[in-house]
Amino acid sequence: MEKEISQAVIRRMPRYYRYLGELLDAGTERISSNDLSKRMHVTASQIRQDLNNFGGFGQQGYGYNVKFLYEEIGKILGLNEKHNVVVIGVGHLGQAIANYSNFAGLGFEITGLFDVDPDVVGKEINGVTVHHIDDLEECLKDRNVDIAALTLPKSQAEKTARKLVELGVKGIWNFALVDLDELDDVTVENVHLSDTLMQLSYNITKKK
Amino acid sequence: MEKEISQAVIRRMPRYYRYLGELLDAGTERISSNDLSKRMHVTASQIRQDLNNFGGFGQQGYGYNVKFLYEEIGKILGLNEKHNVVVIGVGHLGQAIANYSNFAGLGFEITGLFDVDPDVVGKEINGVTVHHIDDLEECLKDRNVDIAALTLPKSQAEKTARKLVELGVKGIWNFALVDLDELDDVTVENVHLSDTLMQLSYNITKKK
DNA sequence: ATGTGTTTGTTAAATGTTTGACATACCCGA
DNA sequence: TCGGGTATGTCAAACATTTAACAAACACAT
Repeated sequence: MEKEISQAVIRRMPRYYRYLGELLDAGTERISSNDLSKRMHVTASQIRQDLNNFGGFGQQGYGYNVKFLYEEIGKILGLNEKHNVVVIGVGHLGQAIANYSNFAGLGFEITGLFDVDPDVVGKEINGVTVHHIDDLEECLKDRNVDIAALTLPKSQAEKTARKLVELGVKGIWNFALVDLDELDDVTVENVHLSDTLMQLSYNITKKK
Repeated sequence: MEKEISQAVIRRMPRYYRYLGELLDAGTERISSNDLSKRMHVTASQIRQDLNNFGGFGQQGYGYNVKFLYEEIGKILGLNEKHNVVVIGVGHLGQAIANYSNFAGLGFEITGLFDVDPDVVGKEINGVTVHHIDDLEECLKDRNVDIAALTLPKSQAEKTARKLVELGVKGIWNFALVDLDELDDVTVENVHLSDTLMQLSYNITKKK
């Protein structure tokens, strides 16, 4: 078995991907770890070390080919394959996610919206109809949905997450204020917005 | 000068705060680092180490008083003071933030909404009227706004952020897809949702 | 009041991450 | 084709974080 790559590295990959995308758009053909380090405000050493976890993408005396590296990082992040995403809980945040067009460009397609609120069920958001959560099983059948965004009250998060796992969902993008790390057979990415706001609050307060 | 506390520790504090809040609601009076570690799935050693960065909140042979510890962590995170927050960019995500009632309970009050879109300006969201961004200076005057949530296209993020800093904003909660780390005189907390989605994608893909 | 058991605060070891250094490989101009 | 310059990949050192271990302090039952 290959050696595990640390999450510290993985957290940085999307950022590399973003900067390389911008370089690509600007028509830049090659970039050295040194130049990239200046743009990104990280050390060149870290960039080389990070990339080398996945293979030798560069060339001595030349640097990295922007297009090639961009695509390779895309593959590493699984962006070469399309991901079908369902959003569970169509409140304001759920709607924001359903409407966020950037995701489509990264290969994430919103293929289903679910809620319990009769005022919301039946509505169409960004071209996708909101279904009742009781229809989850039927709607997901043979649809190859691998990611679910959970934007619902915490009281219902775990129960719903379990059901999603049963239905074959591989990843949960969890916005509910509970930690779902103890679930088996699924990868959870917790996004606790209020936590980041509190971090900001701490860092402001500290400076005073 | 006191020794700097690492961001690794700070990132965990909101989670402690959340668990303690739940214990408090459940009427629990005291908790040991050992019991808490089992609930939170972290080591007891880490809990004690983390808390001791800020002072000795516990007592040997007893553990920690839940209410006291909850309040102390609140103070550490700056939640004892009220924070006025403005949201710049009232798209779907901006509206989601404006409507998210949890923040109020933590001492964050949305006191202003701003956008450039004439279809949005003048609308009222969750009791707050949307103003045109040109009125920013006038609206912020003497209002003691210390946090701005930036939910606007990346092209305008940096320019707007600079203006906000000029107007006295101390913290930027940045949802725009640019890194604003190079700004002076302000604390930035970048929240790149698509980055977390890509991390999730990586972790799913890896397991296959 | 005393002694046993509990649990902290703290030190030191273990582990993980980041940075610096440099040999090696390759580009590119002449 | 050759040689100086450039930039990678990698190794080891420096630094940071996490875990384990334990003495000191206190609670609580008797």
